[in-house]
Amino acid sequence: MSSASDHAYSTIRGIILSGELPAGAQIGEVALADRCGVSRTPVRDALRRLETELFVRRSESQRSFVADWSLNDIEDAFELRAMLEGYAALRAAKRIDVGRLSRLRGHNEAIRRAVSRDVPNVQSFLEDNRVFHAIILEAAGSPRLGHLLSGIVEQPVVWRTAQNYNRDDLLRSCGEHDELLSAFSRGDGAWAQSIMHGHIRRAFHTYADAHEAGRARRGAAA
Amino acid sequence: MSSASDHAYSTIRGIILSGELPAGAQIGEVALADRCGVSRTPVRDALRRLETELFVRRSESQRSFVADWSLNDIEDAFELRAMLEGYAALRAAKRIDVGRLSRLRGHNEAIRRAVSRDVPNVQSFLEDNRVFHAIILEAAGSPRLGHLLSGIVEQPVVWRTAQNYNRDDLLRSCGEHDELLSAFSRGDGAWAQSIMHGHIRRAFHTYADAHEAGRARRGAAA
DNA sequence: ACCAAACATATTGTATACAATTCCCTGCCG
DNA sequence: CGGCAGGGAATTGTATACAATATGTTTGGT
Repeated sequence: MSSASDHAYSTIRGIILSGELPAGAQIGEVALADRCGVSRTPVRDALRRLETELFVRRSESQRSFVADWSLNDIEDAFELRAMLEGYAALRAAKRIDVGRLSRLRGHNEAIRRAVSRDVPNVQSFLEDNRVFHAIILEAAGSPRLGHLLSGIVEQPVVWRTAQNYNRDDLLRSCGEHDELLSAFSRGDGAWAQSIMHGHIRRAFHTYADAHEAGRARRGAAA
Repeated sequence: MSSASDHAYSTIRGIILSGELPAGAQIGEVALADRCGVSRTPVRDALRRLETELFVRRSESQRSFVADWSLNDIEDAFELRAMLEGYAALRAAKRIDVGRLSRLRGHNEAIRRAVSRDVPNVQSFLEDNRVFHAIILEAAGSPRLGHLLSGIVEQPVVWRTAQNYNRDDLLRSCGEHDELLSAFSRGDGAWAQSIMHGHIRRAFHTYADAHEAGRARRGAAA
C-alpha cells in the first residue's frame, strides 16, 4: 500500500511478533504513531489490517490490544489452514502447469540445500517454503481462497514454529513437499489434499510440542 | 463500529448490492462521502472493510471499483462457504448444547411458517435463516472460523439468491435444516457436515440456474 | 469505610486542509 | 496518423485540529 501506512503496518507487526508488547497489552494509536514517526491516520489503517489478520483485538469500546492466542486458538488456525491449503492442493493438482511444477521443484531443491547444511539455514527454508506454498495457492486459481489464507491463518505462528524445527523436522517437511510434487505430476488431487492436510497438521504438533516444552521450562524456572 | 463509519459502510454496501453502481464502476471517496453525508475518513474505513469482504476491488494505484463477480468467482465463494460451514456443522454437532438446539428448532419452525404462507415471506425466511446459520457457527466454537465466514463468503450473493427461490426451493431448504437438527441431536458430526455441504451446494445451483435464466432473458431482449 | 457522582484525563472518531500521486486530455513532433 | 510529453484535473495519502466517548480518580455524602 502506501508508504507511511505500510511502514506502520510492518513496524507494529514487528513489535507484536517480537513480543516486545506482551499479549493482551493495550496499544494506543498515538504511542504507535510516535513510534513509527507517522501520524495517527496511517496507524489506524495498519491497525485495521492487523485486526482483520487477528494480530490485534479490539474491545467493544474500540480500544486495541495485542491479541493473545490460546493453544486452542492456534490449533484452530492450523486446522483451518490445513483444510484450506488441502483444498488448494486439490485444485492445484488438477490445474497446475509445467512451469509452476518446475518452479515448485526448484524451490524444494533450494529448501533441501538449506536444510542439508551443517547448520540448517532456517531463514532460507522459510523463504523458499513460503514461495512453495504461494505457488500452489496460485495454481489453485481461486483468488478468494488466496484471500482467505493470506489474510488470516498464515503469519502469526508459522514464523515462531519454524524456529523450533530440528533437522529431522525440516527434512520431513521437505520430503512431504516431494510427495506433493508426485501427486501434482500425476494430477491426483485427493492425494495432494491428504498430503497437504497432514503436512499442516504435523506442523501444528511440532509447534504444540515446542510450546509445551517451553511452558514446562518456564514452569520449572518459576 | 462507530456511527458515521457504520452508516457509510451500509450505505455503500447497499449501493453496490442494489446494482445502482454497475460492476466495475469506479467509486470515488468524495462522491461517496457526499452521498453518505460524512467526511472521507469514515468512507475510507468503510471501503477498507468492503475491500476485505471483496465487495470492492482496488487497482494497483489504490482506486476503488465495484467488484465484478464472474460465475466462476461465485461458485468459488459457494464452494468455500460449503467447506467452511460444513466444518462448522461438524464441530457444532459435537459441541452444541440443548439451549442452542432448541433455538435452532424454533427458528426453523419460524422459517417453515414463513414459507408455508400463501405468498412466502422471503424477508422472514432470510432473517431466520441467517440466525439459524449464525447459531451453528456460534456452536462450532471457533472464533476464527466465524471470522472467515462472516467476512468473506456470506453476504454478496445470498440475498439475491433467495429472491429467486420458489416455494419448493424454500421448503427443501427447510427440510435440510430438519436433517441438520437430526444430525445435531444425535451428535453425528460427519452427517451434519455432509448435509450442510450439500445444503450450500444446492443453494449455488439454484443461484446458477436463475443466473442462467436471467442471462437468457436479457439475451433475448437484446 | 464504602458508594456514587462529577470532574479530569486518556483514547478513539470525524472533519478538514494540504501534499502526493495518478489520470486524462491536449497539443506537439515524428 | 500515431505516439509521446506536458500540464491541469481528479483522486488518494497524510497530518492535524477538534469532537465524542470511555476510563480512572477524586470528592462528597451516608
